[in-house]
Amino acid sequence: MAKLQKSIDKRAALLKATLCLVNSGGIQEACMAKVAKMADVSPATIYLYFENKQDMINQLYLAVKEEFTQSAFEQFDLNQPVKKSFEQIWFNMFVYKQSNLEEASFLSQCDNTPMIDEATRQAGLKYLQPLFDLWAKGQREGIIKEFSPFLLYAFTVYPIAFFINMQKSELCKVTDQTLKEAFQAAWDSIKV
Amino acid sequence: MAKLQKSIDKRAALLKATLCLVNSGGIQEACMAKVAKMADVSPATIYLYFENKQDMINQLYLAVKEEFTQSAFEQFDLNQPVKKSFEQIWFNMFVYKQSNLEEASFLSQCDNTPMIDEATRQAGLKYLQPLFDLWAKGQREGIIKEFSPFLLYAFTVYPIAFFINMQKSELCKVTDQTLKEAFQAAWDSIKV
Amino acid sequence: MAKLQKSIDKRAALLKATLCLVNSGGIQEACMAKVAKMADVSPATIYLYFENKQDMINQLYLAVKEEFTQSAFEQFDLNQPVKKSFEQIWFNMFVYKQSNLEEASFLSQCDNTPMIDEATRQAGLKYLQPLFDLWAKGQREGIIKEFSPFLLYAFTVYPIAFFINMQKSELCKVTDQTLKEAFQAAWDSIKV
Amino acid sequence: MAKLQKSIDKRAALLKATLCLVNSGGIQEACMAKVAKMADVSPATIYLYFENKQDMINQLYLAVKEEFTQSAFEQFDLNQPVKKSFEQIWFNMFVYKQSNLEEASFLSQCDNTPMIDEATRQAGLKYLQPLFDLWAKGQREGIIKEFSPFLLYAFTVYPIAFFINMQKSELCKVTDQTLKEAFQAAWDSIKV
DNA sequence: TATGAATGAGTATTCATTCAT
DNA sequence: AATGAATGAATACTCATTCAT
Repeated sequence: MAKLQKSIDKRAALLKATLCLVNSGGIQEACMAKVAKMADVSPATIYLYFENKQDMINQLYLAVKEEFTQSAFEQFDLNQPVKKSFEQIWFNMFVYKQSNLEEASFLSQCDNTPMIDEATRQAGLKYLQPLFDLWAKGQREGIIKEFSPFLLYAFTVYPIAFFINMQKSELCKVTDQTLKEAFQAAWDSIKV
Repeated sequence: MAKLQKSIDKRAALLKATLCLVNSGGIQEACMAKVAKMADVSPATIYLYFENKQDMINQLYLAVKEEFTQSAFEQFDLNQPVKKSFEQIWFNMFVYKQSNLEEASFLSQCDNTPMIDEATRQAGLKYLQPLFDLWAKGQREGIIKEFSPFLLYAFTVYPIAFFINMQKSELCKVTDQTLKEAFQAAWDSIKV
Repeated sequence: MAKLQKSIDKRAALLKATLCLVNSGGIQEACMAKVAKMADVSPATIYLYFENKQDMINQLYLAVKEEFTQSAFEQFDLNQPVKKSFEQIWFNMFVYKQSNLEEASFLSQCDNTPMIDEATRQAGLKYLQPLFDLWAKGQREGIIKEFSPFLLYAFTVYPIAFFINMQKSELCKVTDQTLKEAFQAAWDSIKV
Repeated sequence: MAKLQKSIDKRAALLKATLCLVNSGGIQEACMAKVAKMADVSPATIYLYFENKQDMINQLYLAVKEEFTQSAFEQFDLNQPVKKSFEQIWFNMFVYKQSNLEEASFLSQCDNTPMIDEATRQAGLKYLQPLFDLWAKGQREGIIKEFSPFLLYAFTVYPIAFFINMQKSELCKVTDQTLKEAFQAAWDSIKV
């Protein structure tokens, strides 16, 4: 049991280290030696947990994506009104990214980079199914525009990443006010 | 004269090669040897045109950003109604990205990656000034929501990149219909 | 134990290879690839033992300097008469250089070249302390001229290098006779 | 005439630049591009004046050696007493090196480095003939020890370089007093 | 005579991965 | 399971030299 836990910890430490390094300098900054050192492990050990670097990145992507969506769909209840549900998810997403800047930044890189296998990318999309289902429900109720879910995603969730990046450059601070405004823009763009 | 032209051509060929390689495999795929070979030039020649790799990437970024915004603001006339102007710019942007997938993909990587110097990134922002001015005018006229221009950008322009990326994965085809829908979403998100 | 020994051997082989190459064609002949090949090791392996080329050269310098001075001060006994002691040290130095032409030639390069860090050079000087102490004693006894130890060094030890170099060009052979003469010149220059 | 002068000037500028660069960072610092830039000339132009880099270094060596010895034998009169003559030459040499630190440092590098062709090195030796003749005269007169001229050189002239180098490290200042002392050491080492 | 542009071969250094222990 | 040492191939960059003008 203790042994298993130690294994899990090491894997987690490796993923965390990779996240941190990719974040600070892109994928080329995350060389195996640095990842190993940061995780307090020998470089050779990495290969006990992952097939190779690409595999490690892929697994990291899925892990973060899963954590992100789990957080997004926390307390999600399909019986609530669509707007209410959407609002909750949207804010959950925002709060997650705001509180987990590293993870947010990493996801943003992955989504705009040939860093991740196409297959893995597709797998990541699946986590969003509940949101797509919600939109479908909203469309049936005539509340949400009859657009492709990708389009809806592009105008509601994707913009969140832009903010998070903006804050890094200190060009733009997110306050309660801007947060409300952002949600309003998101909702206006897809509501009927 | 012929010499100067040859120089300009070589520089352009190098930038094009870099664009292509970064696009296909991220910054690490664009190694100097490959860039040189693709531009049909010796690796040493690169350093006649650029200080180093980072400088080459930065210059490429600025060049593409400039071409993109020039295309976006073509025939831009501040005397037209705000919505009309915005529509024109938005469609110009979309068409540019749709017709220049390589450039679009590259810009998307740059905007979400520590690939570009912060200073260069800021310089790139300046090209958007006319759009920011237009929004300011729209706000004075009570047509556009009183949000930060970055927020407006996040919900109107930034989502375009998502589409372009989507198409690559063939999950989503852009038709005239979806294009209209996308613009509607963009406009709805920021109009009062 | 075997592992440690192997490590020590490799480091020694690298230093020896560097010595040999620097000697034959200056620092630029000692490129990492050649050093590696001569030490029968991969270029990457060098960096397990040394931080970089400069560090390798510095460490080589200190190692050789230490070996040289250890050989010089072998059986050194401060209780013997000053001249006797000096004679012993001087001959030890000569014999060392004569029997270790590679090392001698290398030290001579280092002492007249911006090849070595200033800090390392200073560190190398410390090894000569016993000789400086001996001279101080001789000065207190009124046997040695009251000159700066650097001056004494310049006229007694430094000239040895000139011979060694001369022999390489075959302009000058060192016999027992010339050896005696050389020591006489050295002693005459500093004795009261 | 003006053209010839311009040519001479360029050659001199190239030699001066090489001297300066070799001096500051060894032969590898003196790359053709830097030499050219420092001499305000195109890299290609260097090859109009010198066959290649080695040839340029060789010619520089001979030029400096010639200037040095010309300065050393200035006002040299074989009819003066041997000691007087030697003193004059020795001080001339010292003053030259003290006043031309760049040249001194360069010669010191050349004399202890495989930087210079063996043939060129031998050619450089010829410039010292008057000094060797003086010593021969002194030996005939029973004033100078019957040693090989190389040995005499090693203990009188060669040590000068050590001082000049010492001063650079600021470990040792040369005053009128030390200068006198140094000459005394030199003379004592070779006088009968 | 003089050059700026061009380059092939080379330089120090790094990296993902493997292997003996 | 875990590792430190080892490495071949690659990486960004440099350099002495050439050539068309």
